[in-house]
Amino acid sequence: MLRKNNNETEAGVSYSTKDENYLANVALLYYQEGLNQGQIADRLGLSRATIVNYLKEGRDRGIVDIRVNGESLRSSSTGQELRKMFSLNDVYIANSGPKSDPSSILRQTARVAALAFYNIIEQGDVIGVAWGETIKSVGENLPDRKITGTSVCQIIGSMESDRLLSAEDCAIQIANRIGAQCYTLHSPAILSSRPLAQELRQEETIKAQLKRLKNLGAIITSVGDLSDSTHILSSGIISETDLEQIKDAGGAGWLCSGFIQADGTMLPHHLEERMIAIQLEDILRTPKRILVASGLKKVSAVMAALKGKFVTHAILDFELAEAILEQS
Amino acid sequence: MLRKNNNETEAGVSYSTKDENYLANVALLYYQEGLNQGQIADRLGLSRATIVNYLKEGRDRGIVDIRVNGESLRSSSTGQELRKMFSLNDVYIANSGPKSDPSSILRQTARVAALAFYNIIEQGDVIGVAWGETIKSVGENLPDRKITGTSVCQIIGSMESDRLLSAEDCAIQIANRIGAQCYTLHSPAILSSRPLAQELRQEETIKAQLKRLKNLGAIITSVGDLSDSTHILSSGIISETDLEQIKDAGGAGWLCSGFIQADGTMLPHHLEERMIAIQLEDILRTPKRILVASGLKKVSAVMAALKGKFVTHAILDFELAEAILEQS
DNA sequence: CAACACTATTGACAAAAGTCAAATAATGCC
DNA sequence: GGCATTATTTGACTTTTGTCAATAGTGTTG
Repeated sequence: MLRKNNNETEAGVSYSTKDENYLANVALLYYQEGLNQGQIADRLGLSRATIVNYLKEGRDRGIVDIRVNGESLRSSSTGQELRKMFSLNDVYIANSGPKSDPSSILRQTARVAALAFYNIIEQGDVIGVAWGETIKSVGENLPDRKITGTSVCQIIGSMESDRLLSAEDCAIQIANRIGAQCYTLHSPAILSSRPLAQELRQEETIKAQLKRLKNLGAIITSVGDLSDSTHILSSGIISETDLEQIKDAGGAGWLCSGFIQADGTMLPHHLEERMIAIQLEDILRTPKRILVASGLKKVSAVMAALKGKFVTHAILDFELAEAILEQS
Repeated sequence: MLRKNNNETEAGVSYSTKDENYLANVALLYYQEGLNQGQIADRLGLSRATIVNYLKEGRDRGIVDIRVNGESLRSSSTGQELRKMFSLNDVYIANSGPKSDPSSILRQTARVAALAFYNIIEQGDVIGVAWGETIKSVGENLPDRKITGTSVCQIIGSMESDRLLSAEDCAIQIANRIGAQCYTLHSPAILSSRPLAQELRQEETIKAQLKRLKNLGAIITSVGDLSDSTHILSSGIISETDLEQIKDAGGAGWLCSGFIQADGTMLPHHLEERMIAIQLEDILRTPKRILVASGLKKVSAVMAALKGKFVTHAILDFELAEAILEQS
């Protein structure tokens, strides 16, 4: 009586086990009827261990879906304060506890951002997607839930570094999860010379994409700090001397494709001429501007972005949010 | 350090506990990050028991939502056979195991029906709702999930009996769950005389409702057997002598407002003249006809309903479905 | 039809989750 | 400020769940 695929049970009825229907029914008995595994095992004439396996398979195959309501993440009092202070549309706060290491704070923030994303994005939105560790993690944590009629645009060219942080990877993953059309940008983020960049901008595919970036419905991005560990260094977009120069000139953070100062104003830099990316002005034109950031290192960069009105919806971790409140 | 409402933790940061945001974050750590309660307790500096409470509260308050995918309930091979045999649109099979008592089979079937309901009903549908133990249970098991633009119509007048089985109760509950406009039928199901019934049918509110029933988009009903325990007896709609008469005349089941024979044809009966209810012909005109039934007692009644094409979508328990297959 | 590679199932043990009465903090009231 | 009342948290205990290696069935192939 081990495997009962079309065998007779003592009730004289044949059961075909292990199809989706069966797994779903076991899941109903467990999650809705509230029976425990032992009771279900008795009813079905199987061992409890088998029920454990069925339930696990049900979860793995997405028959059972456990989701957290994104709405409730908006209700933090810290978030509300920040929202008022910078007249933001919404602030979502991620809270992974004071004893968390930076990487789990980042993951938690990304998870919260993923849920917030579904609250913010609407059908038909054209969404610009930045790159980086944070955005990548958001993509990984997005559930597979389609939003009809959306499209996703890569907003900065690709870079050599870590494959996993590359801009097209972020865009593709997010597009896949939400079932969006995906427009990538077939160009390096930064070129060796200004004329080459100019020429490339005239290429049809790139021209078309850059034009698209002028009319986005939403944009999701993080913000880079200017410490040494910053990814714009490691990904080869800028050199150490460039970075020093920018810091000296009052740079406070790096946003998508440009540098901003502590008061939120843009900091022009010659690098821009060699880059293929969205322009900071285009970000300001986008109605929904989602910023995701975590970690205390980002305090000044995030504050700069907020002051510069580059953000309408913020997803921050608790300690970062508190630190910003304190300094304001 | 027990309650930390705006107290300092050793990290020197204040946390406001117990708001929705906090519960949602704990839920994320548990259900998505996959930490166990002990790990979360350590991180947040609380005891594990507290985490248990938070998680429970999160589930109770609907911040965490565990749902079973209704789609997968359609995939049973038994159901597929039935679907083909009676050219149904869809068959959902509920499976609560061979050792279940009738009431838990009914509950499981109702739960499956509740999930199926959301697959079948679309925005804007006008839904006729019958009455009875089964339909009542479906209502109870419907999650609170709105379907925009729907309305719900009571399709048979009210009856004295058990308050909980009454037709308006079923309609109201289902309407509440899906956020539908609810049209009840302010009349007894059966009247003492034919003229009175005729007069009542001319009353504006009732006339309007009966008209509505001619253009339903969907109907959800069970089917009654003609055994002695049948609810049409206990609810006072018919007398024992009526029932005997109907059985002798070849009645096989009771559907909303009329009797049908084993081959699915309608069995005219003088009772109809005294009733305020949808007519069997109207059911056939309704595009989506959902039948929910459980228990082996209903074999012949369900078969009659299927043969008479009163059904496009069936939700049955496994043993009932198997029995029908066997007898066909 | 024996040998094989698989997958599904199970029993026994380890780990995690749930419970509840007692303890502790917050709140309201005089 | 003290005291009663209520809400939250917790430790110790019980119950439930998860794990994993061993076993049983299934199907295939030479």
